[in-house]
Amino acid sequence: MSKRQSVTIRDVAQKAGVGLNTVSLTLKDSDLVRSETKSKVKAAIEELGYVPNVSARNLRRGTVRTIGVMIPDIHNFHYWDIVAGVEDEARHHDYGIVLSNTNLNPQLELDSLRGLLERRYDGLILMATHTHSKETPTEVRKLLDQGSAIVTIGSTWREVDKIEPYPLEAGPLLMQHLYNLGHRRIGFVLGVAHQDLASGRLEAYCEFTARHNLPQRIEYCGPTIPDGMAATHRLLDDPARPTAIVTVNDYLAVAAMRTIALRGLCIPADISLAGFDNIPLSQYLTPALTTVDVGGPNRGREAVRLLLERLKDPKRPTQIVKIPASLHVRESTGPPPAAFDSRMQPEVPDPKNCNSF
Amino acid sequence: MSKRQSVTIRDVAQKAGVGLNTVSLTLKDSDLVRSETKSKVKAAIEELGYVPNVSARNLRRGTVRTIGVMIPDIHNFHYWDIVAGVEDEARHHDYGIVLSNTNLNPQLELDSLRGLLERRYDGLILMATHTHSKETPTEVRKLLDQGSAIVTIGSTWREVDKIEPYPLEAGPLLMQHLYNLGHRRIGFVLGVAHQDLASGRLEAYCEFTARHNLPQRIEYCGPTIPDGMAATHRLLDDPARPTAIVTVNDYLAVAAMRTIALRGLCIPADISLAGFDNIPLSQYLTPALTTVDVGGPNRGREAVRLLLERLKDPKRPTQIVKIPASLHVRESTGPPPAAFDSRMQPEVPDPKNCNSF
DNA sequence: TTACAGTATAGGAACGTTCCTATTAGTGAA
DNA sequence: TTCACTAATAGGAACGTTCCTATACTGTAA
Repeated sequence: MSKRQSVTIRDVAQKAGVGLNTVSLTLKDSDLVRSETKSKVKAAIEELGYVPNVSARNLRRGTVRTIGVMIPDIHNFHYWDIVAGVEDEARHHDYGIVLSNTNLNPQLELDSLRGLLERRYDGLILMATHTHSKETPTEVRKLLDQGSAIVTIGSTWREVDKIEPYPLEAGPLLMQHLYNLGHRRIGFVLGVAHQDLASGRLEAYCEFTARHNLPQRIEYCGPTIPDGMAATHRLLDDPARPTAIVTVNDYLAVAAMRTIALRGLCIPADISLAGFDNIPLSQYLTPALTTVDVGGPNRGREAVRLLLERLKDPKRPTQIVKIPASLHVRESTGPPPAAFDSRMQPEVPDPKNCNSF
Repeated sequence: MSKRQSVTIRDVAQKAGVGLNTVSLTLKDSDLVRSETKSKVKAAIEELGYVPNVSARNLRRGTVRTIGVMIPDIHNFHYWDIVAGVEDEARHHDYGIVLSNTNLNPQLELDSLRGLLERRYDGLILMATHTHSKETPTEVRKLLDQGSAIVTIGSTWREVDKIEPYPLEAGPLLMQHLYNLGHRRIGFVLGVAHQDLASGRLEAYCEFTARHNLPQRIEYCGPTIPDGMAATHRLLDDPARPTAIVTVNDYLAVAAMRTIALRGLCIPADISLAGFDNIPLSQYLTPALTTVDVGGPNRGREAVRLLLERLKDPKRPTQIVKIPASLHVRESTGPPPAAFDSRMQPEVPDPKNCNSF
């Protein structure tokens, strides 16, 4: 394909014997043009194989009909779930999406933000960043003040359009479920790239354990499966081994599940396991995972809606859209081992009874 | 953010007291400009907070430095693996990527192709389409003849740049592995949106079974987990139940694994299971999945390289890059049950012996 | 002094649209 | 016939770059 476009709107106009404007109006099916003229133009378009150049259009319009999506970790299934929602909703509004995987690298995040200034996309949906606090980071603040459209999913920033699970207490719901089953020693695997990232889920855990006077057992780790496995191993090594483990997301629950199996323990007979996100995979694991649904694709869809409204009216007050969260009890949680005694736990349980290899 | 850009290259030129060209040259760090002048310009850029407008640049340059990526199924982990590779390699060459999830919808695929003509992206990487045959579809053919840059991953089309696993016989390798373990009744779950889609893998199965005079047992199904589960159920219902199941990809192996567990069977004691792709998840499943690695992220990376070379030289002959495939034997495959007799198999095995719930 | 390279910079055309401002043709009323 | 008014279309400016060409400047040689 040559650098220069072979057939432009001028060629069409000439061929159809009309002005530029008439072609432009025909393209957007305006009723300022007589339908007779329109079909003449359309015939010319067809015959010449004319296709509008988006760069030119974008430049002139001052808008690119594209949404940037910043993903912190391309390996975590939950983010794809969100992206799927974004993609779907964006398409319905005739917007494209540009993906930006940052791996929580601050430089890549700044590059992403820059895309907004470069008019690479009209708005940006960002999921989580390396900077995490109640205060909106200055770079983002500056953009917002300039009128940029930014929607965040699961941030705690102030004065930003955002998507939030509702109730935030879906976390406590999960804790309550474990508590009702009889669990009193509940470990938490907090595997995120930045410690404050999952603060809501952590807070739910802390708040619940404090209120019910349960021991707190938090293992911090990175966001990868090996990280999660190491953290789980540490939890299982504890003399007062937890009877239930909660992971900060379903992705790491996979790590926990694998680790527990490698140790020859059974879920939920020996230990219960639960996560957050309800990624599509979780129901197909064996055992199927008990988890908290936070509305994956819906978060993406709502983020797009929020963004488009913001683009329409840059002056509107910031909005928070709450997505209902719900507990899905499946096979991975059950009552703690009846006669469990931390001082008497079998060091090497017989794998034959449980895992099949 | 207003429709008009607040500060343009003109403002910078004025502020720095230089011409437009000088600013433009400074931006690309050309050595045609005295370094003294450069720093003057850079100061002006800094002070005014100037950011170049990509649409204008794209229009003028006739190139958008963006690669379109067409994903057939956003839920299949393997494609994300590829996307991760594409994303990474593209970034290194300062290219962005635009994602297009088609769900194998023909209309959406055509839209994707159209993006090429609209100059939305300079080139397109496509993974699989609803049209699948040895012949390149006419729409694609037309684009290629016009000089469009298109790279395919895993297609069988002629005269297209493409990424291919090598040896194609990685499929036979897997079959050989099962055969060596003693399996003689090997079922195949072919869950793809279009029947011809995984023709290579299917052929490997057919060829091997024919050569060794083994019964062929293929279950066709759709590409989703429930589809895969249904297909697996059908295989397991067979009076002459296979002693090993191969799924067309690891994604559906998850479905098979779940189904086998639900039937109370053990992997690999009762039945062996293997897949293709070596998605990152597969090693963390329990049991860890035996699979054929086809170089996930590498396929993406190589596709980008191929695309960039094509863009540099539209006239070069079409290339095929072969990515080495390799068998990864893990826990999900083992010898068939020793005393297995299809007429005597237990209808309802005791789940206690195997799966933990 | 003039001519001549060679370098550094300036200025304007072009990219292909969209949008604004005419202009034309057609109609009806004065 | 003139004027006002509307409907339909034409034409050109503008969007913000990049790239090409022209010019100004410097130093050297005749």
